[in-house]
Amino acid sequence: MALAGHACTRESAVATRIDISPCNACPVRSMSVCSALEADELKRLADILVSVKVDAGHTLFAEGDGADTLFNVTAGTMKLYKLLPDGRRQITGFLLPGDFLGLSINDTYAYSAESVTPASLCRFPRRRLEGLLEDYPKMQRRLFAMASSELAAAQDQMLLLGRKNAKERIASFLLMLSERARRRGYAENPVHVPMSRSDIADYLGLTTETVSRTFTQLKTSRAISLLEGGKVRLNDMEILQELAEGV
Amino acid sequence: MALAGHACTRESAVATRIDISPCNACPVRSMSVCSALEADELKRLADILVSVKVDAGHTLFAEGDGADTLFNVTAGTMKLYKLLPDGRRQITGFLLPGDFLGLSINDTYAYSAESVTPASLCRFPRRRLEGLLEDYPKMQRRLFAMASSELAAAQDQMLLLGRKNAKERIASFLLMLSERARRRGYAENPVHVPMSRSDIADYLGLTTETVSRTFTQLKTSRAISLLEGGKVRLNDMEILQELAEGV
DNA sequence: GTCGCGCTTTGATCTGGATCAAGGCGCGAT
DNA sequence: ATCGCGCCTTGATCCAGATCAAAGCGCGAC
Repeated sequence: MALAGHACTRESAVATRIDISPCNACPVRSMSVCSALEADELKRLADILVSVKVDAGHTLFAEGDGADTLFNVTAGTMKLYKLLPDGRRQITGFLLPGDFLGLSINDTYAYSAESVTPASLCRFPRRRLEGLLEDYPKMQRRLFAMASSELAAAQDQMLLLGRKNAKERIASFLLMLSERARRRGYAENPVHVPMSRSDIADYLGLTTETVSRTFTQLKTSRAISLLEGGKVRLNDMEILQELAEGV
Repeated sequence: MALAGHACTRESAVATRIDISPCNACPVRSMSVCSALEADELKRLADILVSVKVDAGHTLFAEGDGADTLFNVTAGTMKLYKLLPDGRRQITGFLLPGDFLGLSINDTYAYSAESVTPASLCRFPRRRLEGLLEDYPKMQRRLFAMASSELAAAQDQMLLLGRKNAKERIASFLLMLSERARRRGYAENPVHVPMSRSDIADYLGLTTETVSRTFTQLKTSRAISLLEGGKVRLNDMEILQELAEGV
């Protein structure tokens, strides 16, 4: 299952070795794995990393692939997902610049990773990164902290998937995107929503039709405005917040 | 919200300071945070830990409480859950001996923790544990590994909550319990299912009625047998596995 | 330009699981 | 023994969201 039909565009990725300067210039260093490092440590990190650029819709790796690489998103949006044999899909997360992906318990990836928009990533060979982690406990702690906050997000998502209705899910989703944009210093309103209705549906456990109808409902009730270019203006944060919290 | 009506039985917990010998005798040491430690390191750990015993239905802490403690389950079953203001509940996990709880990103717990059965736990003051983690990177790595595998489990659960139907959820749940029992060296068939229908429902995003009906269906189709004492015999692993994987 | 294709929206209908309702059953308290 | 209370099961009905169907509407290829 895991490999079938997914690796098709893998080779199209542009991969170039880079020196330390891009690391220093990296716009997301402060929110990445490397945020914990000093200049000399950064140099050693730059030694092992490779920068990767991918088009929209590129499969970076598939569930079941050998997990020999860890990535850090530096630009664009990625999605992680799991599939059932009959094609049902659950997107387990959207990744923005600063987020990492590629952790695994055994030595295969537990999910597939695909770009939503054109994206750039830093690519760390797992082996060599592990050596680095041994030497730089700060970085180890940083990675641990990032995993912990992912775990907290996963628990929020379980609450959403298990107990919230469609309107509450959409409201939660929009507020989550807005909050994440804010914390990265991007425009938080209108929110940039680069993913398709179908991706949103598979993230929220709904169908595209229900996502579309719910957006329309929220628009009709003036809580949001749908702008062109995949932007959504949040007009009434209070109402959205109440919806999201399920009051 | 977070504190209301939850702390009622907190003080009934029996808490006694113990020396290192219980640590050496600890039946779950090999699968706990402390599995990475040598004898002398273990001694220092024993110095800061406190053993806690609780009755069934005891609230260990509530969402929003100050997160100054980390726990390791040594006996019994715990549940973690999140609530919506109107009372809807999502159980985000059941913990068995060896599992830990109490991680937090900011300094408050992101979920409530309650015992399902009478339970015992090791209690680590966060501050002092952090010091230990600095000195023993092995333990840090161990904790990281445990968090990673929790993250993987959370992603499986998102797939379940977002995309599986009732029968598939119940089958997945039973197999998960069986597998976890196996990995701990307990009886894996029949499986011990100590939690109520209502707990199962809130874990699987269903209602008690649907859980009950689905158990009955599986029983009628001979895939399982419901035994007394909260035991379930898995008669046809093949069918259950196919159901769980959504073939 | 305009053709074609994929994405989105909207409408009509269906259905799995929720909700509402009523016993049954086990067990601890009296 | 039996009362009462919390589960659990089963039945009847309902409904939010899925499914089926059919237009719009960009937008890139030619």
